[in-house]
Amino acid sequence: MGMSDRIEAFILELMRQEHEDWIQIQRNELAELFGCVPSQINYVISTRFSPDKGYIVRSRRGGGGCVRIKKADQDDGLTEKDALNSIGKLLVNGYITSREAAILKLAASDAVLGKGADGIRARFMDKIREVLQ
Amino acid sequence: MGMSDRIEAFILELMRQEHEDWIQIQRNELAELFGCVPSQINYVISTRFSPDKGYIVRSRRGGGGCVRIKKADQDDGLTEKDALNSIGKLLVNGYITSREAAILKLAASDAVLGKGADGIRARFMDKIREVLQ
DNA sequence: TATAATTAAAGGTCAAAGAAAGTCAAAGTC
DNA sequence: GACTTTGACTTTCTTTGACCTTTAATTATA
Repeated sequence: MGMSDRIEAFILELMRQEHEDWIQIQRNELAELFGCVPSQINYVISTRFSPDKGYIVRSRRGGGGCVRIKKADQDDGLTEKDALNSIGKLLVNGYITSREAAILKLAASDAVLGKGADGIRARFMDKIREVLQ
Repeated sequence: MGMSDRIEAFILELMRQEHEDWIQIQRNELAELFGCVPSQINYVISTRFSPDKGYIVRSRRGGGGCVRIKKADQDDGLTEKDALNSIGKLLVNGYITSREAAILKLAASDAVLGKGADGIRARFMDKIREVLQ
């Protein structure tokens, strides 16, 4: 388990413990804690907490600056269009076969899901993404 | 008993001992342990732990990289009936909502999958189960 | 006392170096 | 002839560091 994985785990643990929406860290402080260079924190954030993976990141520079991370609100839901788009990305990036993509598209369709589709879809795609790393 | 056989045996033994789903190795480390060239590990994996033989392999390159191997739950495919049964269990055990179950049932149906359904279904259910731990 | 200028304290970017794992074909064994 | 072993080369992911930008805090000035 490399440095980046440990930092990721640390942040995830923070999220589990914090009951606030946003968790907040200080880049330099965290780098110090893990004995790494500050930009490694950026690396972890961009590879593990990307919008792609369902996270929203905000930061502020200057004195008392910080980085805040939040799991994208799943209550917002996901439209059919957005879901199809996501599935398309999974396909072109080789995470799934075209057959699997077809299954997911169907499973994520309004036709199947009916009322409340957006919420279900968001949870569904979230889980699918987890599976595929 | 050649090198590859001994490496295979070693990995199988790991699987017997580990109670986790996935066993995890480091290619270079293992090669060192057996005094062989790293690519021999790939050879063993591709000949003895292929999807064909019912294994799923994931790996990551770069610092702290690793190879993870897991025995697929169903290697011979899954009939529609068995899939519905599995989904039913996930539902009564509270791993999924009834709505999610409906999606899965549909996604796993012969009607959707057509030819080769059993194999697809096995992979699909395997992944779903991974998601839900 | 406001306000402008300066300084210091964050965080951001990017590219190079390093660390795994993957590929493929040639050579070796049985 | 099929299966193994080996090694040179490739690809991917991680770590590091030098340099950049933004903003809060502080100090100087009108």
